[in-house]
Amino acid sequence: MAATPEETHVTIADRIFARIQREIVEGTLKPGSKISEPELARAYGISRGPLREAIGRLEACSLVVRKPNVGARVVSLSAEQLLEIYHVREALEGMAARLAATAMSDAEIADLAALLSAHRQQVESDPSHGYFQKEGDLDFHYRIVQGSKNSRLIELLCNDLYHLVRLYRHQFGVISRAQRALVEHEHIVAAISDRDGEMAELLMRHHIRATRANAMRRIAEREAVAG
Amino acid sequence: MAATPEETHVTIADRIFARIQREIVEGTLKPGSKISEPELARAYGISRGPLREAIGRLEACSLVVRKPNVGARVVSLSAEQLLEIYHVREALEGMAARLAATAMSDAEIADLAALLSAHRQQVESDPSHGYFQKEGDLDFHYRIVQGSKNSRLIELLCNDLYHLVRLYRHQFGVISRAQRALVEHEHIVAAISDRDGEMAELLMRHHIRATRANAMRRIAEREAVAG
DNA sequence: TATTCGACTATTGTCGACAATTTGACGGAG
DNA sequence: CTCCGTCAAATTGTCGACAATAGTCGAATA
Repeated sequence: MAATPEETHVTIADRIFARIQREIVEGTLKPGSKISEPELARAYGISRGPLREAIGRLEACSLVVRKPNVGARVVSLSAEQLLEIYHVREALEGMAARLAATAMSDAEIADLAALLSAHRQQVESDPSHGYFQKEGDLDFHYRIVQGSKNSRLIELLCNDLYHLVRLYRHQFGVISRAQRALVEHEHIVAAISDRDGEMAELLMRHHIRATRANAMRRIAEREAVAG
Repeated sequence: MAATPEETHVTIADRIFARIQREIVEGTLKPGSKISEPELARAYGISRGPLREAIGRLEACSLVVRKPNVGARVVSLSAEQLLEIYHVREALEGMAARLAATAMSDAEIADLAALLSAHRQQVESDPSHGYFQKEGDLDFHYRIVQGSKNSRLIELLCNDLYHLVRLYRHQFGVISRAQRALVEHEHIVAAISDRDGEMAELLMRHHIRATRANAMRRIAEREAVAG
């Protein structure tokens, strides 16, 4: 699905926002680097007006931080903040799974199961490379959230937090819990198929907590090496 | 250089943002009404530049909705969206209560208990007026969230969602569950005092779910009368 | 030589004007 | 009388320029 939303007249600020967002998430604009308004305006061949609006939206997504009269920088991600995000994800995605268990249609659940099936094939065909979690994992979570049919949940997670998560992955590297994560995903889908919202929430929260614990260990190792 | 008494240099956009936010939340700017840029710019005696930035931030808080080439309107609040927000609050504030149980200091917990004590006195001295929930209730929830010490949770709830909730209250009226809500608050604080995060989360979620159910009944009555 | 003060430069914040688009109205045709 | 196309007014999106602030570099002095 190519991302070309052409419903209404797309404004320059929209294009620039999407572009910078992509460049931040993909690492072209590195964390901590300065966002110079004149420089970027010249580079993109636009004025500072739309650029400033785009930066404002980036700030709302927490992808950049801005200090008055100083400027904006690509967000630099501390381990503490990453762990905080996992707590938010645990709460929000747990609720999403609960709601999805009653809100998703049978067809959507079937689609989701098919996605997991593909993931499993990929893992079994290439066990060493370990579940190309770089997008596959987020794809799964993305669909659960969409399945909740709760527009605020969808916006919070899909439009804001997931971009941050992707940025973190580029900085900290993939978490690599391939097999276990896949199994947990399958259990969550099973609960949703059973229309068991309570169980779906419990499993999703357990899943995210496990991922968080894994990240914590990773960070501890990393800092042990660094220190 | 030594810490300025107030925040660092406050920009026009900051002032205008705070002002419009207050006017929306307090009902001076009514839901659904148009935000005319030239008109407001004239009224506030500023240019459209900072005003547009303020509107952008309002949009990020979901206090206004903006359509390209059409303009911005104060958000008009549907019953469905209100119920969606309660689901988000249940998830987020449940997590906040869980974290607060381990993150709050003894002094903070004592302060919180004192706040509730004052609330109880107020309720008992004036049982008819019913727990001036207009701010007292949010005050309680606000402190729990602050107590979680999770900056992202704090920002999501205190900077964004609670303003929306206050706006809803002005439109739909106060929920009026005074006595029961107060008792539930006291139970939550008791769990936090016991450092029982699991219990604090359960109680908070139950509390918010009950408030949500109450709102649902209110809305049903309201629509029954209207239809 | 180190330090502090002061001017300078570059960047951000703000402003007014121009261009593009939507909305509403007016008039004419069916 | 209704419907549709055209037009005009107003509003939003965009631009370039001006003003204010922060950080830097250099010079003068102890």
